[in-house]
Amino acid sequence: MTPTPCSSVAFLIDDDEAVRDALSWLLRSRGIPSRDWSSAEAFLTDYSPQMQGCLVVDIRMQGMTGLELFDRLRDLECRLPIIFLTGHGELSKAVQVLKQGAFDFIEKPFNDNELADRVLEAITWDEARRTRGQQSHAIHNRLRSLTSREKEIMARIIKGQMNKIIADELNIAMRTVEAHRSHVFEKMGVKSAVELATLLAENGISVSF
Amino acid sequence: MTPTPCSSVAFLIDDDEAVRDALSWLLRSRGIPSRDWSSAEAFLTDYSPQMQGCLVVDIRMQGMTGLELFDRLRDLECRLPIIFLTGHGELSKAVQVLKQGAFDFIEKPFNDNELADRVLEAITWDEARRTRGQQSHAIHNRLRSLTSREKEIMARIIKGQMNKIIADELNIAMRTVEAHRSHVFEKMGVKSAVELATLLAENGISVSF
DNA sequence: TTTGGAGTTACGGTTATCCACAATGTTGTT
DNA sequence: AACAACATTGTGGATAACCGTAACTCCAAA
Repeated sequence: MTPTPCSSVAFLIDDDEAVRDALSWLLRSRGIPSRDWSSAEAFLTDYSPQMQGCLVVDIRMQGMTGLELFDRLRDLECRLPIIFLTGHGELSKAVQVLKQGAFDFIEKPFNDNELADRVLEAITWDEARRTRGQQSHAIHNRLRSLTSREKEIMARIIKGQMNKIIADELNIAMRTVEAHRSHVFEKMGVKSAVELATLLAENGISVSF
Repeated sequence: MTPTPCSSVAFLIDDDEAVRDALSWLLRSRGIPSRDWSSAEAFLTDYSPQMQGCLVVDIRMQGMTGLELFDRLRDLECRLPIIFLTGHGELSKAVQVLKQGAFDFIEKPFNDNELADRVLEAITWDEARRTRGQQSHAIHNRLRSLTSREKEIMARIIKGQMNKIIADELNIAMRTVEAHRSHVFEKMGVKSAVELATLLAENGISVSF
């Protein structure tokens, strides 16, 4: 495994202090920094979208359960990978949360090596997700800088329509389409329609304007 | 739920005849056709890639277990969705197979409605997958019809390179590039480089030639 | 009222694409 | 040897893309 960057942290949430301590110790011994909270509520008050790394959450806690926390974080559009811990072998819940996108589900008592590996996997996954997100974010920023007319012309360009056709359909001069087209390329940071189409398709963006 | 097309079938694999009968009856009452086998081995001898629908497999059977069947089907590149049944609440196995791509994991005794719904979901998913697969297959057929030189030119086209540049880099006449380019468009069924780039990117195809 | 962004358009020109028709050389198969 | 597929190139022309420069209008914010 690669050494963990200091920017990624394991966020531990469990109402059993002994478990938190054991986890902290385990992860520290692997070079993984961690922070811990004794309840989902406490974590939520501290939560910020800047946090990066992964969550390790006991599914059964006083007050808000791990499942409820999961839902709440989804509402906040939090995409941090979550590893659930359970001491009760609740299979149906495991299946449910995994299908909803939880990263992993581990029974207590857990194997130390396995847990640490999962945490590392989750952190790695989160970093990859974050990188993808930045790419996508940059593109969306560029898209937002387009005027609505430019977006409309762009949508037609990537459908393969020629300037002449676009001009006819929008009842404007071809030269105008050319001007918009040029602006679109400049703002989107590409040099051709091909590059533009590839950029958008690779990021799953369909322009409807 | 939409009525189940007769082409999709639930394939039931369980060494307990009573379970098979109960499942068959349940599914038939919902209009879902099914076939059943008493062992993974028996299913494998009958298996064909033409089968469409979903599998419902008891995880613990005499001889080959459900998990082993899962692996075996993966080797055969079978993409049928699999719903596992278990009577023993084996959480760690549930987590494992779900992360490997199993469709669902249901504890016995199961709720009839729930199981039938899952089977329908799985069948629907399989049909969608099959549709996507056909699209992708058609594109790959077209890609295979390209000569290696044409693939090389195509790779450069979708990078946004101009004919002139391509000609220079390959030390051939521009006219030759034009000829290849024209063939590529014709064989791939598109009318412009933009359509080609979109087609490939949307299907996650990166051309390296 | 002034300023500025957005949308629009024209002129004149360069470059690139696309195409029909025609042809040559190479390679591998039958 | 004969044939087919492939890669190659040419001529000449129609069509489209691209660009710099320069306006004009509309509209909203300062």
